[in-house]
Amino acid sequence: MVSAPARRRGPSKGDRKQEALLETAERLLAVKPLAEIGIEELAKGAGISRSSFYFYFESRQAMLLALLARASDNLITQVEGWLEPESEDTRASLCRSIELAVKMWDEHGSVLFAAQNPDAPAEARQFMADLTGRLVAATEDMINRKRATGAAPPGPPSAHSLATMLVGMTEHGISHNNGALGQAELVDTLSTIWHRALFATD
Amino acid sequence: MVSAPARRRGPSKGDRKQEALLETAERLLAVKPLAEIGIEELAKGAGISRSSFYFYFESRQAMLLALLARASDNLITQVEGWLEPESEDTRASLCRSIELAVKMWDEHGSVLFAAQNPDAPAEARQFMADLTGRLVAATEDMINRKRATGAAPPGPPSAHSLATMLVGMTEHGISHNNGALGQAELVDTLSTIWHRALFATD
DNA sequence: GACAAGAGTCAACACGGTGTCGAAAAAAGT
DNA sequence: ACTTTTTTCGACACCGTGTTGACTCTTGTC
Repeated sequence: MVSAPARRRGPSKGDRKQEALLETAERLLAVKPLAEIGIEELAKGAGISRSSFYFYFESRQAMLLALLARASDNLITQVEGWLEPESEDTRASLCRSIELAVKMWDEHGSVLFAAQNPDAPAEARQFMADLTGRLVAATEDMINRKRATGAAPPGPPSAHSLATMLVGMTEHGISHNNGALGQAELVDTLSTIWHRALFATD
Repeated sequence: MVSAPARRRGPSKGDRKQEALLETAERLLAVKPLAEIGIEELAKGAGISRSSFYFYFESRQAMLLALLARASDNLITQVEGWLEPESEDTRASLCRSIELAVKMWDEHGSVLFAAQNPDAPAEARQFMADLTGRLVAATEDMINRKRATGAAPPGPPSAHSLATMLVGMTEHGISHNNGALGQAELVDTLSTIWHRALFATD
């Protein structure tokens, strides 16, 4: 009776069903690749019929894009913090950044993994390329600053190629480490390699 | 007419058709992922009907396994040369090994790339895991030898985690470098990172 | 050079998953 | 209450896969 009428800003039924589909998808992606997930399965997980799925998404691929869009804000915010505060001790700063990358993967790994699958739609792969590109660009800037102050030796290798390989190693190391290495060892190994690659003179 | 009769070891017609299928597959894999290659397409490429394909292979996945088996000998031979001759100058030796990896990729890249796709059959992924495992093991041994002689500083990071990350970086760097970096720069960057990661003291 | 045996071929079929359509039910405004 | 818009779903068309069984072509043998 006291039901607050006020703003009817409740998400409509459709919004909730769409969200249920996305959550089901994310749950299933943690277990098997996108190509092995049937529309039926998705629909059942959200309590609707198979053909109703198409009311919400054009295809399985389109749903992946929606999943990426949903994660995007969070992801981009975190990427902005990547390597920024360089005032502090260098080694600890590297650890923090790599831990941030691990965290990003913990939160969105299954979606990101699906998006980098070779037969994901081009837009999804572009999204991943952009994300990686931001990381590389930030790393490149950091290297150039360190080199300018003499803290890091000059190239070759160029800041760009160094950044590309280190970011690639980090993404690969994190996403393909299936419990083989403990998280602490993983972070430690990666940050050691980063540190040596950036600051060691041969 | 001097056609040496001797051994009638000519590959039977079927053998030739099977080979034609494998070659068609390899050619197509260079262009698009396995999942996007239809049986029809493969069959047409070998000049047979779609249903004849199944005389040769149980499925597209089974054909991928045959493709791997075909590359396997060559691949394993090359892996055995990986990091072996450690007598010479360290830096040049690293370059040689990485160039070898680039060469392996040039020769078999499209098949290896398909085999590491998440929805490739488990056996294909196992093959890739084995191959990577061999590379990691060889690297690990090399690190341990260098550490034993004092040429490289002791861990942490452990030889194993270091080897895992470096090999991973190399595979990733090579397989995802789509002409972005020239081959010389790629090899140079990778070998610099290897060298610093292995021999630099922090 | 005829003839079996087996190697290779393919049209026709069954099946399973995708995506579309239009009619009907449910929800939301007025 | 009744109109509009949102949501649902059964029925259908379509496409690619994999199977079957009858056929033809090779290949070796006497």
